Amino acid sequence: MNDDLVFKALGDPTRRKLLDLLCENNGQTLGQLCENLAMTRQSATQHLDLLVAANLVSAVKRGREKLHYINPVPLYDIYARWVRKFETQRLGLLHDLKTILEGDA
Amino acid sequence: MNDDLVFKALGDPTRRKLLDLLCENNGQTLGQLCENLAMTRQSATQHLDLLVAANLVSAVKRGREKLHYINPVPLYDIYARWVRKFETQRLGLLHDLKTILEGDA
DNA sequence: CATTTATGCAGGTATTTACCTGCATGTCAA
DNA sequence: TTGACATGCAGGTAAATACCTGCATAAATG
Repeated sequence: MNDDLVFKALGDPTRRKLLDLLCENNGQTLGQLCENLAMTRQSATQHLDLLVAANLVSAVKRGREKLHYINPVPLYDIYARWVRKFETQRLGLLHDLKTILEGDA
Repeated sequence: MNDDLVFKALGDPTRRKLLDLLCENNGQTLGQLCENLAMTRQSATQHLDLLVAANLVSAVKRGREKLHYINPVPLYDIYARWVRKFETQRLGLLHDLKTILEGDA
């Protein structure tokens, strides 16, 4: 997994919306996804390409259509390798913050 | 919390490195953080400003120094409101993927 | 007070990004 | 085969981004 591709992909509201749309209804075509976005099909394609590059979405051709499926694994990896790292120190970090903000340091 | 600010902040490797540095040693000054970055102090400041705007870091002035502290809460929120959403559907989504990639659909 | 040190602020530039238009390709169905 | 439909591909532009240099300010130190 490429951390940077995943974070970059998640760093845009349109792409997060695409993931939301696929979460509601997995396996949608490009056309279906575009109906819920205020942009051209070509722009949406570029966003989807980034999601595919980050391995957050897999695309499969079926006839003249292209179906899109979420891959939840990179999201879990982000959590496991990144969020949890801070999570384990959460109480300590929060204590630091509270202390310094109260001017006790 | 502003989802977009947090995701945007995390979408840059320099800013993730800043969080890592603070995770190793919380409460560092701007100067200390810069020693571990291959860029000018001014550039690092801009990155830190984004982290502060996203509420991922809190900065406190102490004399002529400025101390930086991690705030782990937005990261946890990202997990709670976003990663977990897909997590609950993970097995189903993975099944979709496997099925379609095997050409059974 | 003068000097050093830590940071703030005001710009300027090159790259990346997010969008677009226009045209080409491939598939289905009459 | 022909027309309609779904997508691919090749650019072009405006805005955002990530850097930088140069100078200003404020605090500690002699």
